[in-house]
Amino acid sequence: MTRPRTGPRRDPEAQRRALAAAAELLTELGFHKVTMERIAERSGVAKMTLYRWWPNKAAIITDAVRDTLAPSSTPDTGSVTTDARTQLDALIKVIAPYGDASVTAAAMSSRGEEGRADLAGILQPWHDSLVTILERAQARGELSQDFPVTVTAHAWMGYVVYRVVFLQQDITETDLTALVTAR
Amino acid sequence: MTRPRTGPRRDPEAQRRALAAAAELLTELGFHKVTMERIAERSGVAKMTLYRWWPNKAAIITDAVRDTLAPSSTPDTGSVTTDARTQLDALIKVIAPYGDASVTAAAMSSRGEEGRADLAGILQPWHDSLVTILERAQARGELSQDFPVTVTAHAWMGYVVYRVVFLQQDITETDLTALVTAR
DNA sequence: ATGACTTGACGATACGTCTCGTATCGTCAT
DNA sequence: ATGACGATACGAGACGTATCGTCAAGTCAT
Repeated sequence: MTRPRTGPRRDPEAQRRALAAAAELLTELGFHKVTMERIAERSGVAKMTLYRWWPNKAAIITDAVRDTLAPSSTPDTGSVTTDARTQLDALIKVIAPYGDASVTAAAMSSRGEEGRADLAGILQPWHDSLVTILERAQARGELSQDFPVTVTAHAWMGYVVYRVVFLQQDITETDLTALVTAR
Repeated sequence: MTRPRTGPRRDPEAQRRALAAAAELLTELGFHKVTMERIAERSGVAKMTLYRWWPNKAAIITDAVRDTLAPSSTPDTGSVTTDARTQLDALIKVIAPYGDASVTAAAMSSRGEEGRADLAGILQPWHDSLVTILERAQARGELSQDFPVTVTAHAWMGYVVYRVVFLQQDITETDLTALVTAR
């Protein structure tokens, strides 16, 4: 009955190609013009196979952008304004090409649908990174103990997301400096 | 050849019913489950007639929420923290039921798509209102002349939009107070 | 004034298209 | 022999278009 395990295994190379194709198409076309058929065509992976690995379109898109959207590290120069500006600058550069995808992924989450948690999850590391920067500044006395760390981190995240993703505006260095200086 | 103008006029009552139905369905179902057919059914206006008045779904949704989402006035108590908190509180209450619709509308506006719902346009009056509050404070000397008005207004807007629409979180009074106080 | 006429907005309905997601089947490497 | 893969057909839902008959609102002739 239970023969050990024979037959072919799933092909990780196909998965890699599918994710690469999804990420490419995403920056080229934007979320809503990326279709499962186009991903299949570009990657050479059959559409059916895509659905064998990911339950729906939101899932494969999320997987495709997760790596690219993760912060690489948290700067620690000893100056909160420098660190914050550096990190926010990195965030802007990273999400700008995917702004459309991010907001659309969020959109797919409407009313208890799954997918929203994905966006929050993807941006969470950036929020955490900003919190770390602020808490280090608190620890070394650069900020007071009752400084509103979480609110400030949310405001910074919100500023970037609002302008880049919602308003689709560029953010100048001057703006960014004013943002992290105005405390 | 050119007879002045005869025949029936467009029915503003039908338009009113269509917009009301769209707004209702939006809060009940969220953007992506509102269909033109459902709006037609609920309002008693034929789908074809909807397309005679609005070019696409985004347009009718935008029209439907524009009024509800507009700020009624700009508070002016003489205290920038009070005014800002009041106004941001009003913004939160207004967009919370439409959070889903807003983010979806934003999604539709990306990549020069035609089905573009003008989210930026709808939120602009709120931004302007915050700018007014800050400039009044500057005028009466409560804020310095080089205070970054626009950046602050964007950060406040971003904070609300990010938490309410993206993360779908509630915002406490404490958070709001910390936001407008931390300057 | 009155009654026939013309215009065009509306409702109903059938389509065409696109895309998601499912079902089925033969092939072929392990 | 197993089962992952590619190819293909298919069903469902939604957007947006096309077409047609109806009917009310004005217009014009008498």
